[in-house]
Amino acid sequence: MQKEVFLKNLGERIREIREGKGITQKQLAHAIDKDQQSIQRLETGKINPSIYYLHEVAHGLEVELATLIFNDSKL
Amino acid sequence: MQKEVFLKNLGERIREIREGKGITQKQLAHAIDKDQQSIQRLETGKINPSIYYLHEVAHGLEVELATLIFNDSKL
DNA sequence: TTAAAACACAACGGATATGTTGTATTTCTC
DNA sequence: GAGAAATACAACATATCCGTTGTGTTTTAA
Repeated sequence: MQKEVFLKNLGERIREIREGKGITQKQLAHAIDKDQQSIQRLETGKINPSIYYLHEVAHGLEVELATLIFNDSKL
Repeated sequence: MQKEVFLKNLGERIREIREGKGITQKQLAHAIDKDQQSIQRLETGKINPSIYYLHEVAHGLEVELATLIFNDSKL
């Protein structure tokens, strides 16, 4: 399933960015008024998040939204 | 209200790209196995689309996904 | 090794995205 | 202006997101 792979890759990328910032799922969640479980589902690719949700996550990570989206091949 | 502005800008950007390609909402929709009304809701900012939906739209427009959200990420 | 912290999993409920059908309005072409 | 094409609007059904609670599992730190 192309979709599952896409979402898993997206989640892994977000996790890498978060870990690069040295913050926990809980810290990221609270920074954008969400909770740990919500971030966990995102990072494990269990959901197909809305663009605005990702916009909020990008804000919490202090990166551009496009940064979350770029393919690894482009970095 | 920030959300509504974000989604409206995203929709307008997608519409500009589609019109730049010289195709109709119906043509774009059919190219990605959706229908015209779905694209219409997207372009008018009436919905908060999922990232995978936008991925499909990007494919239909033959552009990178990041292209669709690049401007909005700079708001 | 034990306790705490971090992360994962499941389920439930309200909200909403999306596919779909039908139709109205606007825009284009003649 | 008439007819066609393109776009917009509404409503319904189904699926799923997301917030939330509860709890299980893994990792870290002492």
